[in-house]
Amino acid sequence: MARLPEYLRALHNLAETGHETISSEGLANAAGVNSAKLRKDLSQLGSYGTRGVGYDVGLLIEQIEYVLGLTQRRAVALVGVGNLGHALAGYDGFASRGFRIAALLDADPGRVGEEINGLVVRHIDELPRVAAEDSIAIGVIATPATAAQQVADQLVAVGVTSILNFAPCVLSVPSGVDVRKVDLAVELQILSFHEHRKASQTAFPTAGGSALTALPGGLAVTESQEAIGT
Amino acid sequence: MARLPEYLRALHNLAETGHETISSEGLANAAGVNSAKLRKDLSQLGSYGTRGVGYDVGLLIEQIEYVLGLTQRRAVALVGVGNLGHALAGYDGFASRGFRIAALLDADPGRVGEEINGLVVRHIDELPRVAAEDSIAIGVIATPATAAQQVADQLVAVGVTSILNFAPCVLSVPSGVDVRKVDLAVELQILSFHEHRKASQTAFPTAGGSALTALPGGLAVTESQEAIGT
DNA sequence: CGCGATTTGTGCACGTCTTCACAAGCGCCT
DNA sequence: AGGCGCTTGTGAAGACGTGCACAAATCGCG
Repeated sequence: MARLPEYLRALHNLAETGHETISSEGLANAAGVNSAKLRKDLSQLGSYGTRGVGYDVGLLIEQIEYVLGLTQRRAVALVGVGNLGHALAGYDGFASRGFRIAALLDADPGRVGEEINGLVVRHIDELPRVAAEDSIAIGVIATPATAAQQVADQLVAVGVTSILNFAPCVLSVPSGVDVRKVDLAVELQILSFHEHRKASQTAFPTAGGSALTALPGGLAVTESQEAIGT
Repeated sequence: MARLPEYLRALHNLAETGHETISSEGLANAAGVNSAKLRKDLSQLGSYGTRGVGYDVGLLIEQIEYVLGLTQRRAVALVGVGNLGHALAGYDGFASRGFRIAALLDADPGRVGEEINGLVVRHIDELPRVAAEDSIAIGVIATPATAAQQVADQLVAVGVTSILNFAPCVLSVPSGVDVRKVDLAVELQILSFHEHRKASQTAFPTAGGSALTALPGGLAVTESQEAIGT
């Protein structure tokens, strides 16, 4: 399930705050999901809690990390050291959650040689050598859209079977290769859509945008991920 | 629907390459989805194609942009100008797709005053003033997780009703406020999960292949856990 | 030792999303 | 004008995910 990483993060938080066990209700709250859903996920995962008590935080972390394949620290190759690539290379959230950026690659000779966070940018043509040094299974594409497909092909050619694509384009890869896409502008556009919907539903704003109306719904601690009716 | 931005991107690509019309099959291909799904999405959207011909690219772009609320250029406030925030501030994909970063904010006085991409970083306490200058409806949180909730509260307080959260934590917001979350590490963990699954499905790569043994029916992932006490 | 409080695991029903398959409509060619 | 091929729009069926509600299980306490 795609929610396991979220559970894992919440569990790490709980572990740091000294919790030994956690109920499904509590964990579901911390992860922002329904408790029944969480229990179903965890049961399907094969991991066992104790009725009347809850889940052992440490044990559950181990279980989830095993299922996610985080017991081994995976090496990641990051291609494209532009604006976004730079940030990703310096993002400490990767290292702290089981990933090691093993190589930075770029096609621009002007960027080759630059050092970021202790890693030197190498030319994309060195990808085969890089892949031979470290066993790279995951590639991150942070190039412009025009270069993304070519980079993906090169990654696949050296044995990469999972790709995280930040370029705004669809990649075609052989079956057996997983691609996940993150498009930052798309996320904003989805929010814009909701904005537009909200604005259309209410009466026309007579003048300006005075945000005085305090929404009589109240301040419930609800996570909003509402569906989209027509 | 959350797929409209993807269609829109594909349509822009098609428009640039000179296409006047496009069939659902072709557009579905370019967007990486099923053609029936695409047709259903577009029909629900109310937009009309022409049977026997396809969809008018230009018209469809207009329609989708209207539905997404991109006819007006929305102002975005970006909070947290660290590693990731820096990249987001410099990301041209926002401007090119209908968004305008109206303000950069940070709590660290050491960062206030810095100029990025023609914008000066201001202190988070100036948020009310910033919101008054531009009508800000969307906020982007690129702060550490510890500060995210507080920032979210501040954003909501000044009338922001849509938040894009890059911090690895769940935000609780009043109903009526939409939150989308992007966690880069989570994406990698999902890929890692697939990697692990792929590695478990095949036989252990002992040497030289001989991966004929396909583990008849047995999903080796689950440990047998019976016979505990009693 | 037994009872009550608590919490997990899960059967079931429901709504949503996806996909197939096909009728209806449109343009082009003869 | 008429037929033919192509494409959209949509009904229906199936897969999937979600949430409720409750039985089973466990712990603590008297």
